[in-house]
Amino acid sequence: MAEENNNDAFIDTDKLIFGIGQVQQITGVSGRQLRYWEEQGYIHSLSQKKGAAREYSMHTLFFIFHVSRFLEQGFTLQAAVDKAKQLDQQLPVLRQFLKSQLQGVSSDADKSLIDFGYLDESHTKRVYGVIEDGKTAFKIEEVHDE
DNA sequence: TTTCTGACA
DNA sequence: TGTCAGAA
Repeated sequence: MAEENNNDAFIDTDKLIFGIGQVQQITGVSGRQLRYWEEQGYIHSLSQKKGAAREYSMHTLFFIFHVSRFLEQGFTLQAAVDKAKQLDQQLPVLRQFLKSQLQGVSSDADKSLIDFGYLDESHTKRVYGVIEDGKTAFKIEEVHDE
């Protein structure tokens, strides 16, 4: 049996494991904080046995990173965790939408174009996301030929 | 050397 | 939360 991969056709990110030292370097969150957050039930390390070294999944690493970002923005730990959880719920939705809707991306020196495909079943208009001068916008173009 | 737990000028 | 101790 082929191994299942939640990220089809790419490396299985769930198998990327990080030690507490690595998490500290990557996220900037101290080991003291990580142990405290775990003690409070805000985060979980893989198989946390008695005095064994903690290991974190990449998903948890991202979660920790998001929490620290919200803390920096002035949120309390509890609020930061709640917002990080909200983000965790939103990301899969965004990923699913983009995966099915994204038709292609092109870019040149001054602008990037994201092709989101047809506006609707009539196939008369096409939707694009535009990035230019650091600003983003949508653009809808009439489609003449198929 | 790194991480763990517990404690607190 | 930082930091130090004593152990693994």
